[in-house]
Amino acid sequence: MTSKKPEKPRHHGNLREALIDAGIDLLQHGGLSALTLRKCAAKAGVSHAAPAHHFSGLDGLIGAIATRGFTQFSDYMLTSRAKAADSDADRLRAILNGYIEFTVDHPALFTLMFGSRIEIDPDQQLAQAAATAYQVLAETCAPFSIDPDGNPRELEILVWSLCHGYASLRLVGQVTPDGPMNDVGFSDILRRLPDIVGLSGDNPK
Amino acid sequence: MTSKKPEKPRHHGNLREALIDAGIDLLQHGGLSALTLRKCAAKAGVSHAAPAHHFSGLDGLIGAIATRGFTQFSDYMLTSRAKAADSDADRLRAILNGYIEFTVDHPALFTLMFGSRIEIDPDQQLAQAAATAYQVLAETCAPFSIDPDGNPRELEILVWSLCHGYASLRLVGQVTPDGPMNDVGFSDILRRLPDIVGLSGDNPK
DNA sequence: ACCTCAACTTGACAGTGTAAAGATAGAAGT
DNA sequence: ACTTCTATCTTTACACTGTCAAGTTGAGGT
Repeated sequence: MTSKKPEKPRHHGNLREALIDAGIDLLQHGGLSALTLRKCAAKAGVSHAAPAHHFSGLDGLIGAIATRGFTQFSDYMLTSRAKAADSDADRLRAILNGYIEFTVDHPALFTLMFGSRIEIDPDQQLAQAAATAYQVLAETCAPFSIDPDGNPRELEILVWSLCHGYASLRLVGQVTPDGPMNDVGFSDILRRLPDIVGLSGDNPK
Repeated sequence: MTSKKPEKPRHHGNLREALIDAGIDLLQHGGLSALTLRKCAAKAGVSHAAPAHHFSGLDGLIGAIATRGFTQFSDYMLTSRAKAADSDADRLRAILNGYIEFTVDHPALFTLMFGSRIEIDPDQQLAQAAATAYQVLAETCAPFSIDPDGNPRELEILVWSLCHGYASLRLVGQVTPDGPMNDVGFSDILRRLPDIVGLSGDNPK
C-alpha cells in the first residue's frame, strides 16, 4: 500500500553475507555435494557471476562458510560449558559434548570445515575463527596435566584427536547400520576421560 | 621387430583394474581434486564413457578406489605389527604407527576412503575391505580391557577415534605452519596409550 | 552535472558427469 | 565354419559447473 520497492536493484547491499547464508542453507538441506557457486547466487537472487566480486571463486566462498562454521562451533562448545556443573572435569565433558552435538546438528558444515578444500593459512578470518575454537578446547584442558613438566599442548591434542576422531568416524560410520560405531556412544568415550587426562587415582578434580 | 600389435583393440581386457590404478595415481600426484572420471579414462587409454560399463558413475569408481585403499591400509598395519616387538602393547603401538604412516604416504587416498562420497552399505567389497581393516584394530586391542565386564568395542572405538582423529587433524593442520598440531608428534600421543588402554599401574603387558 | 568505481549482468568457454545410440569384438551355440 | 548374442567399447549430445571477459548500472565524490 505504501510505495513499493521497484524491480530488484542492481546493488544487493549485503550480498556477501547472503551468499554465505545461502551456502550454509544448501549444505544443511542437501549435503556437501549440493553446495555450488551458481546455486548460492540463485538463492541470493543474483546472477552466477556476482559472487566473484566478493570471493576468490568457490574456494573463497568455502573459506567464508567455514569461518562462519567455526564461529557457530565455538558457540556450541561455550554454551555447553556454561551449563556445566562446577568442576573442571564437567566443563571438559561439556565442551566435548558440544563438539559432538555440533557435528550431529550440522554434519555437512562440519565436514566442509575440516575438508580438503580448506586452506587456513592465507585466510586471516578463517585462521582467527579456527584459533578461537581451538582456544576453547585449550583453556578447558588447562586445569589438567598429564605431566606437569611436559608440553600442555600434548593433552590438548590428545583430547582433540579423540573427540574429532569419534565425530568424524561417526559421520562416516552412520551409513553402516552394522558398523563398529553402532553401539558405542560418546558417553562411553567420555567415561574414559579421567584416565586420559590424568584424573584417575590420586588426582581427582 | 616381431609381429606388431595392431591398432588399439576395442577390448581393453582389464579396464576395471586399469581405471582404479589410474585413479589412485591421479590422487597420489594431484590430490583429491585431480580425480575425475574422464582423466581416469584417458590414463587408461579409453574414451570417457568406457568406465560406465564397469562402474556406476564416478561414485562407483570412488568406491572401488576406496576398497583398494582399505586393502593397502590393512597391509600397512599388518606389516607394521609383524615387525613389532613381542608384547601386546608394542603390537598395538605398531598398528597405530602403521595407520599414521599410511595417511602420510597416501593423504588423498585416505581422505577419499573416509570422505563424504563413500557409501559402505551397498558395496559389499568395500564393506568387506573396511571390516578387514577394522578387524586388524579389533584383534590387536583384544588383549586389553578397560572393564572386563564391559563392551570390548568401547576400547576399540576409543583407540580408533584417537588415532583417526590425530591423522585427520594432521592432514588438515598441515597447511597451518603455526597450527596447534605443529609440535605434537604421534609418539607423544602413543606415550599416553597405557593410561588409555588400562595398562598403567598394576596391569602391565 | 559529471566522473569514477564498485557491483553487478550477460555471454562464452572449458571441463565434467551422465545418457543414448551405434559399432565392434569375443564368446557361445549350431 | 558360420551365426547369433552380448559384452565392451566409441561417438555424440546435453546439462551443470567454475571461471573469465566485456559491458551495464548505480552509488558516491567532486
